Order: sequence, then structure tokens, then C-alpha cells
Amino acid sequence: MVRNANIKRVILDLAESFLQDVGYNGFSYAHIAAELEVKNAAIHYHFPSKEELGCAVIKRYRDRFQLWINNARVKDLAPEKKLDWFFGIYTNMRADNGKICLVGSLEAEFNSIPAALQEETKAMNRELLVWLEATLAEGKEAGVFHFNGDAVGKAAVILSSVQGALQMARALGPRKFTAVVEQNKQDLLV
Amino acid sequence: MVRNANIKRVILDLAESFLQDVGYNGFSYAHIAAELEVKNAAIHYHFPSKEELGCAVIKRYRDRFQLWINNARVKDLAPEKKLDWFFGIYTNMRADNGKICLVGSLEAEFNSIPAALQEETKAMNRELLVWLEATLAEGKEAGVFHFNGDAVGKAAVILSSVQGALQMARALGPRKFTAVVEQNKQDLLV
DNA sequence: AATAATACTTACTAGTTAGTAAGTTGTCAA
DNA sequence: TTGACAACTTACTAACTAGTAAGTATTATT
Repeated sequence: MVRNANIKRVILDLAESFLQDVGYNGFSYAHIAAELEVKNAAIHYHFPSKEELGCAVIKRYRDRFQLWINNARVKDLAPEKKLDWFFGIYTNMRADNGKICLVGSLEAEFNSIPAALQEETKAMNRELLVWLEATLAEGKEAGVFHFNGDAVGKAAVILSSVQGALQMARALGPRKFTAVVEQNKQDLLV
Repeated sequence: MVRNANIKRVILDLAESFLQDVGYNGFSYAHIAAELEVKNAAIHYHFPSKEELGCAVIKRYRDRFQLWINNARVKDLAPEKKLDWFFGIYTNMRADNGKICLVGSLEAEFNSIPAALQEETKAMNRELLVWLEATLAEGKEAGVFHFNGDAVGKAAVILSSVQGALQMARALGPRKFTAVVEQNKQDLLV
């Protein structure tokens, strides 16, 4: 029986969307099943436990990110264009729809999610930060980015601020997120 | 019967701690009751609904913040000392114990919390940001803070970055939070 | 045509959730 | 001493949670 060949992908899409919208503790198998007009057990057939589903979402996201940063379309960009691409990821999460990033969502609920999902979250955050550190160092070296201290500290400020800004946009409106991105760029470039 | 005269305060303390630890969807009346060695219904007696309890936590926090910023011990400080006091609030939340700020916790779960709690969260975030904007503007005027653009944008970056950094500290360790605070200070002062 | 595998549904469990209604106990004031 | 009130407990409900076991229908393979 093949009702939907991409059912596994669609479940992951929905889970990812729910994570960004209501968080890990905010959605259930019933929510996903209802969207797909199937029964709860159908979701359990594809992802036996919620922990596995959550981990699969993050694993896919990590793979996606690694594919992008190793692709020539990003790899060969100038540092300031790389940064624009990076901010674009967060902009495309649509703060205007109240979505936040996966890292922020999972870290906010960190102490009430399964251990395996905590580990995936750690790995994802590390990978994002490592790439940003390298990009900032590259840009400083090239003389296009200007900041005091090392790239490690600056990367932490930028990543945590966009993560926080997506959350802040829920309370204070999506323009708050745009303002944070613009201020970060201004801090680096002027 | 007066078993504990401060029971209401103790419930608020516990609820606040749970919010910072596991989030609104991560704790229940049963968790609070267990800590106090009473039954669930005892908590409902003091706070009929979880929504009211959540709101009461935030109201108390807002009052506390207003009291501090209107107190001479903060009001009369130099801008850079005001900022140190402000960062101190977040440092005292103890990132090393995996705690995050209330604003970040509630905004991460924003789309799955009651409307009244969303409003409290909005008000709290606004008040923090307004104070930070004024302090940054005051410091720039006095020549002790240096940043491009206006205080509104810079305040948004700083506030969202410390909010995000407390969450990031869960995945990458408490030193990540310290690094973000130090980088923010360096960006402003050097 | 028989068999096996896939992708489900039906029906269930045990645990947790917020919340309520009614009864109990201790304290205090008239 | 009586009664009112505060602060509970007991006992419950209806809804939801993740997860499972067994059965069913469709499709692919031999």
C-alpha cells in the first residue's frame, strides 16, 4: 500500500514546523496525525518514538546545513555574502509567522527533552557556531568585518542574538528581528 | 490553619524556578505540590488556574524590575555601572545550573501558552527593552558607550543576545554565556 | 495463485494533565 | 462556646499523552 510515497518526509516537515511553532512539549503524535488525516499509530509506524522523530528532524537539518556550507554556492562567496546567506536562513524561518529556530526551541526546553535529542541539539549548535566563527575570522582577515576580540566571542553574540531575536519577534513584532540583523551587520561592517 | 504564612510566595518561587528550568509546558501542579509535600488541590486553592499562576509570576517579576530601576541604587549609577547591574541579573540566573530567563522561556513557548500570559510576556519584554534603550542612549550621550546606529537597534541586539546566550549555555556550557556578556561590553566600551 | 512485505486501522493501556466539589481541621474573634 | 473562615485533603472527572498489539487491506514478488 503506497498512499503517499513521501509520507516520512511529510511527517518530518510537520514535526519541524511544530517544533518551530509550539516546541517539543507543545505538539503530540495526534497533532501530526490530524494534519495528515491518519491515525496516531500510523505515525508510530514510521517513527516508533517521539524521541526518534525529534532526533530525525535535527539530523536532517544538520545534513542540510552541511550540504549548503560545503556547496560552492556558499563556500565560494565573499565573507559578507556568506553572512547574508546565513541571516537569510533565519529570515526565511518567517518571524512574521511566529516561527523560531530549532536550536532556540530545543534549548529553551532543553531540561525536559530526551537525552538523545539534547545531544542532537548540542551538535547542531556547535556546527552552526563553528561555521560562523570561521566566516567571521575570514572576514576580519580580509578586512571587511570589524570587531574587537576574537571571532569566537563575536560569533557567540551574533548567533545568540538572532536566536533570541526570533523569540523576541513573537512578543514585539517581526520588525524587531529585522532590526537585530541590521544592527549586527552595521556593527560588523561600518 | 496557618502552616506556612509565605506559602503563596513559596509557590511563586517554585513556579518561577520551574519556568526557568523546564518551561510552562514542562511543569505541572503536581510538581509544585510534590516539592511542598501537599496535594495538587492545595495549589489550586491559592492559584485557581495555571494561567493565573503564570501571570502572577511575571507580574511579580515586572514589579521587582520597576522597583530596582526606580531605586537610587540603580537610578543614580553611571551608564556603564547600570549595564553591569543589568548583566548581573542574567548572571545571577545561574546559567551554570541550566536556568534561562523568563522572557526567553515564555517566548519560546509563546504559541502554546494562554493569551493572558502572552500579554504579560509582551509587557515584561517591552519594559526591559525600554530601560536598556534609555541606558544605552544615556551612555552614548555621555561618551562612554560607542555603537553605530540608534540605541533602539543596539538594545535589541544586546537583550536578544543575553536571552539567547542563556539558552546556548545549556548546550555549549556556561562559559558561552559569559563570553557573550564580555563581547557585548567590549563592543560597547572599546 | 500463493506469499510476503508495506502501510496502515482498530482498540487498547497506563500515566499525566488541569481543574472541581465536598468534606475536614485548626485558628481566631465575638 | 459558638461560629466563621482559612487552608487544606479526599476523591473525582474528562481530556490528553506516548506507546503497543493485533488485525486488515493493498501491493509487489515469486
